[in-house]
Amino acid sequence: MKTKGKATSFDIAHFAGVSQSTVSRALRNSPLVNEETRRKVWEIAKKLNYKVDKNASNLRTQQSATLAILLFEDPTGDESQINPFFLNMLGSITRACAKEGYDLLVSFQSISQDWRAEYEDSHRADGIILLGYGDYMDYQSRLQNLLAQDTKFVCWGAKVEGRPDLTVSCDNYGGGELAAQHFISSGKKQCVFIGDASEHSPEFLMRFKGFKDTLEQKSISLSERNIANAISTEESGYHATHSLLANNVKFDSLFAASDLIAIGAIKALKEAGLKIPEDVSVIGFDNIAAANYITPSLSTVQQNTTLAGQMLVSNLLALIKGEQITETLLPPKLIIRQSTS
Amino acid sequence: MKTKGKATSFDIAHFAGVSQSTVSRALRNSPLVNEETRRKVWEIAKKLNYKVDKNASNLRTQQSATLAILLFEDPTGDESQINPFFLNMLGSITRACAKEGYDLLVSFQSISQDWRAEYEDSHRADGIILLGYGDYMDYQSRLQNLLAQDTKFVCWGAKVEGRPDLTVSCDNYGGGELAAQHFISSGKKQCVFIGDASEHSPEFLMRFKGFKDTLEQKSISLSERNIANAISTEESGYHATHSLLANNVKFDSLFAASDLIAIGAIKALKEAGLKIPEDVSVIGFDNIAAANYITPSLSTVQQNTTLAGQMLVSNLLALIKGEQITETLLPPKLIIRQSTS
DNA sequence: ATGAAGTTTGACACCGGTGTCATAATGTCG
DNA sequence: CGACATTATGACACCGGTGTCAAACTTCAT
Repeated sequence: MKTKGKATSFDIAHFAGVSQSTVSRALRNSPLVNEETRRKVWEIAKKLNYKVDKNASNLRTQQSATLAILLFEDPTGDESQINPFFLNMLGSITRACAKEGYDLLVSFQSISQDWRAEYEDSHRADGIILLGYGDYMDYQSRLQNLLAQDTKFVCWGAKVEGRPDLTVSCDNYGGGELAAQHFISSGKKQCVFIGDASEHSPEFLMRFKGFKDTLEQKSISLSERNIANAISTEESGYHATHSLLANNVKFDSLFAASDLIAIGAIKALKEAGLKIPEDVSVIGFDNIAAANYITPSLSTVQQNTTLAGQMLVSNLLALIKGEQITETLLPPKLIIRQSTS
Repeated sequence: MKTKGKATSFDIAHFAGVSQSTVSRALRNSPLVNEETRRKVWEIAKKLNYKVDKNASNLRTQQSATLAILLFEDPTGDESQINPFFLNMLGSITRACAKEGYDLLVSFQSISQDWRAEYEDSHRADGIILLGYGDYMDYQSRLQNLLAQDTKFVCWGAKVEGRPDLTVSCDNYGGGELAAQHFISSGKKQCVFIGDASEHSPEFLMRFKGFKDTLEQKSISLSERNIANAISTEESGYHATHSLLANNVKFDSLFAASDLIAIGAIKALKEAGLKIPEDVSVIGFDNIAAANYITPSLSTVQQNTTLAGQMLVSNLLALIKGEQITETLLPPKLIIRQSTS
């Protein structure tokens, strides 16, 4: 009964006394095949524990029912920790793929290194999802490259020059607005922003702009002194806040471009003997799990990762099918916890 | 220059004026091919942005340079949250795969549902990594099934009946010992355990046994009343602790089978007005990120996820190569934070 | 010059499916 | 009953590589 190695459709054909073509059709429930033959074929297939060889099948059909995700790590050389926000995204993308019947190839890429998006070229995947806070200097030109090669891909967060329709992102500008509005309505007057307000981090820049513009509408200015640079790590947030305090910058409210930064900031504030939220209100961005666990718990702008994953996948699939897709902006939501109130 | 669709080795052969066979050899740096021809082929390949079609290649060679990971979710129906410990494992496994030149297919499986491990059968992957706190009733029989089909796989944490060599796990028993020793050396007398101390959760059971045995050596007994059932979620830990308190069980130290449980427990203890660690010391298991963020920060038994990922991958690769592998037990490490001291 | 050994190359079968086309079997209708 | 549509099946080319084998061409020693 059990042949050596894996069973092939020829084995089934042999046992069923039909041709291999018929087996192939029967297994894919083609209407061309007789009901009884179909049942017999299925039965034998099950008995032999037969599974279609995806390589052969994909080779013939020229598609893979697989998507690839390239996860760009934060520019820290830090070996152990991955931004939990992206892990959440990874989880929701995996789920979305499963729902659509696609497999998912995962790959981590160091931004600094030469990254390879050859999954599609090599027919491993039908399309690619790019995920990461990018440092876009070199990145942008590579995206152009992908476009030129007609590779199907969608990006999280990062705008693609000239092709905004390939982007799924949270409304970062709107998120910045929410933070500012909350500070304004609680009577805060002296705000600071911590993050990278440059083109290197498009998302951070948008958050900053939404924050700043809204404040300025209420005549609250955000001077250079009130902006501290940080990348998305706890240490970086800690140091940035530390230097603000060291420079004697006065502030009653702090908006961090990400939760990790905010967590570092809170640590620095506590160490300086400042009370949160009495002395300083703090708002982060992402709503990672830790935001709920720290003391005080962190108010933050939540990104809907479940929806984001679904949109990335469905947009990519539409793109693969050749459909037009439009840029997707997901609404952010302010979660109020103890760090403001 | 640019042909329609992706370039094939025939295209290169045509431009280089050699046969397709030679192109194939040249691209794989076979010593059989002349140095000059090789350079010419590579040059043209680069110009055409040629990438080997993995489907064709895998079909012929009957291997995929890909591993698959099946991530079993916790038995909560909870849509949004994935146990952060497993996400960490996922990250380290991804890195380990990349280091070995393998791709990784990720798939989430609900334990309750019929899970499919057909990645190897369908030649999508050369081997499979199973990851999850399992409910092993049905699980075990399926593992036997995989064994019978000669599928290459390794498991995290779950012992495979009769084949312990397929397991990579933390020394859970030793971890339980560490927790008990720490309580003993800080003079605790009344301990409780929260988790699932049954065969349904082998890891939890081992943690429990190590804990209990060590306590009993010092004549500290752990009666039925001092054990509360919980699955690995915050809510479950919260409720379990709540019911201990409601039952008037007296204790000065609490060992939770996972950090999530411990976090729930701490919440319940705080609500009951108990001080940590003065009234009750708490130790968790896993060292997830949140353990460091909560107040008080959580002492916990750390599992080395980086090493675990590497071992899972290297063991699986050895298994695929047909080598003998032995069960791997990773040493746990007690991290002391504010919740004990 | 000639046979042996070494180097480089091309022809061709093969991996295991899928899709097209021809053919056989059965049914329908004027 | 013959023409024709319908249904079910088999033969075969094909996807794009890899591996084997034989052949062509060098090089070198005899």
